[in-house]
Amino acid sequence: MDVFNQLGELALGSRLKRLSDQIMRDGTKIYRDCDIDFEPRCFPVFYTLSKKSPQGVTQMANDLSVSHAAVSQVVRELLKKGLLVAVKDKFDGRKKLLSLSEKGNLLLPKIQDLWNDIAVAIHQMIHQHTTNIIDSIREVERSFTEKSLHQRVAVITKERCLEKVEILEYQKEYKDYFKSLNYAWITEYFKMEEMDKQVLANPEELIKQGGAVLFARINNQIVGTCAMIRIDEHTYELAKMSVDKNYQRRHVGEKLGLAVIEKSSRLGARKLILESNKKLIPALNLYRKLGFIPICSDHKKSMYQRVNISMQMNLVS
Amino acid sequence: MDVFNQLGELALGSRLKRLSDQIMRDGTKIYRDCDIDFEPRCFPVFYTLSKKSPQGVTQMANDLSVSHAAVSQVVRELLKKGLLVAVKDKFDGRKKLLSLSEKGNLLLPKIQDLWNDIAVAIHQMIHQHTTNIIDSIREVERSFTEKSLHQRVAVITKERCLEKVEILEYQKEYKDYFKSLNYAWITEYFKMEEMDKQVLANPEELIKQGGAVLFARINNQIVGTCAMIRIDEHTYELAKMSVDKNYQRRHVGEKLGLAVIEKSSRLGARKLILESNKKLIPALNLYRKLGFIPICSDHKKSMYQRVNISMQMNLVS
DNA sequence: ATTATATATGTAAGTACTTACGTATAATTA
DNA sequence: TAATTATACGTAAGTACTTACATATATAAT
Repeated sequence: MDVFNQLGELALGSRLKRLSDQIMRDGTKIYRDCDIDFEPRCFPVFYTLSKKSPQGVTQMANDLSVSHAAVSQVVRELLKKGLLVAVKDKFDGRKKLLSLSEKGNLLLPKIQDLWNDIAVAIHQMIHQHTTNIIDSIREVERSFTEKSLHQRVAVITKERCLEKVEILEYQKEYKDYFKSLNYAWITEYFKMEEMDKQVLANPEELIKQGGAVLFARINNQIVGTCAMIRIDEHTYELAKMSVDKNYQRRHVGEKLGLAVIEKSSRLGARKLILESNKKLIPALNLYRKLGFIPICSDHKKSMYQRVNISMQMNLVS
Repeated sequence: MDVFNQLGELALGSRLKRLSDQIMRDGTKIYRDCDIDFEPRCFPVFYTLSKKSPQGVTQMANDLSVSHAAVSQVVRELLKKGLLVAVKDKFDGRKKLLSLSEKGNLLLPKIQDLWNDIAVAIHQMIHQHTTNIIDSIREVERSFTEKSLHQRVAVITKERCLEKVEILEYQKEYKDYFKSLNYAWITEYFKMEEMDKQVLANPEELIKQGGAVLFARINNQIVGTCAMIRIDEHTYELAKMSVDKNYQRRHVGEKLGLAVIEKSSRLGARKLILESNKKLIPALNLYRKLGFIPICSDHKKSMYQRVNISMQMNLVS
């Protein structure tokens, strides 16, 4: 079982490292298989020089976005192997101009064929997938260039310390949020059903029947909502809970859930029920955290097609 | 300028390493910012134990898909910091059962909040993108589990040594390949135009007018095609070149191009021209490699909307 | 012209993995 | 039961980066 698959986004760094380590190790084997005395880590420098030479250490380091020290070490290795030659720049005595040596140029066609094989292997693999990892990496790189992860986290930590999630009762101005927030997740994972349209269009109806519609507000912005439906005197249903994508994982759903628990107990509820779908892992985790436990139930009786799990919790107040 | 962006798939390993290194470095800063004495590399182990304990070294190493040595070293570090406690397994004296210490449990809520912030930051970033890097990584990981990169490359290298690209003249049985191969790239990058439909439906017409339609075959499979259109006695146009995605980067296009050059010179051509689009970088590189050079031309006169570059080469036979 | 600052490169030490090997314990086999 | 094999864990050495500092040369400032 792979912990990282549960962790999802949080383990991005460790996961990238694990994958790149693996590829690098395979690279070593690939060169050895072909009896080419070459290490994967030398690839960026050697390739760069095969395309354009001479070049200096710093120049390559910039192009490759690694430290000059890394390039310097690789260059030392390649010089030792005799694959490069170095001459001092006539016009700038600090610079060391590097190019492929005769031996390096001799190696080139053989190694290029192999690079091509590797590219083909990766190409074939990638194009079997529905998503393109190169594009993904490019996007992540660009995002990190715009604003580092460090800065991004700093902003969020600060926000977390400042922000208060406020839970608010239904008001006419919030009506559209109830619709749009729910519309988002329903259409993402399922499709809108007749019942959805009815409920989302008439939140007041739920309240009239003794239920409630709550909203979560952060920094004066509505970021989540949740309905509490009255089933009978002692039973309420939690439904239509949804949180804005950009505010997920910030315990907004938890606060909405707790508010429903609190409010329903106050109204005399002994039991809280809900219906959901097993696909919605984070939601189910939240329900479990709140105290709900799965129960057997005939899901054909549900008003919604997507329902394939029912949960309940007993309120002992 | 970033060399890796040109390199594309070949530099996957180096690129993943660069990105993961960057994230790890940011991780260090993030913990330091919050005055938490914790290193990113300890995260997988500490997290695993916070979810389920006690656990042994080997067990965690398997779950995390890293070597037991790596886990052992992290555990030593965490024991030194007093965040873990170790007890010998009663039933198996070889095992060392690890759990969070009191100090570790005390750190947990604070560090979990931070982990949450990190998850939020990455979540927000990822959901701005059109592609999801987590999904991409998962797919690549799965592919590599099925068959390592090393094995994949070995197969391709072997194929390369065995396979011969054969260039064949038009035959009726190949007609559909001419259509489908071209349809693939046109619809991927552009959209089908009236002229495309006409030409792809009637390859015989090109031949009748003194041109040719060639096909590339590898291991008895048609994997590429290319048309040679007669413009006048001394001028031919190279057009509708396309290669199956799974056979790209294997010099199939090059062989087709060389065949067109050879055939047209034999028919008395003095000039070969072509029209293309600047988006098609690999194609343009191929054309340049074959000897074509960009020329000025009025692209509004072209029969195709997508044309924004013209090239030609003089044949001196 | 002299001094201060910036840039190009090298090297040492640190980091976080790996592989390789050693030791202790458990499980299997003769 | 004794010997063999397998497993759990630790440690040393290797790898490929990094940061930090040192040195030499070029450019800018006084």
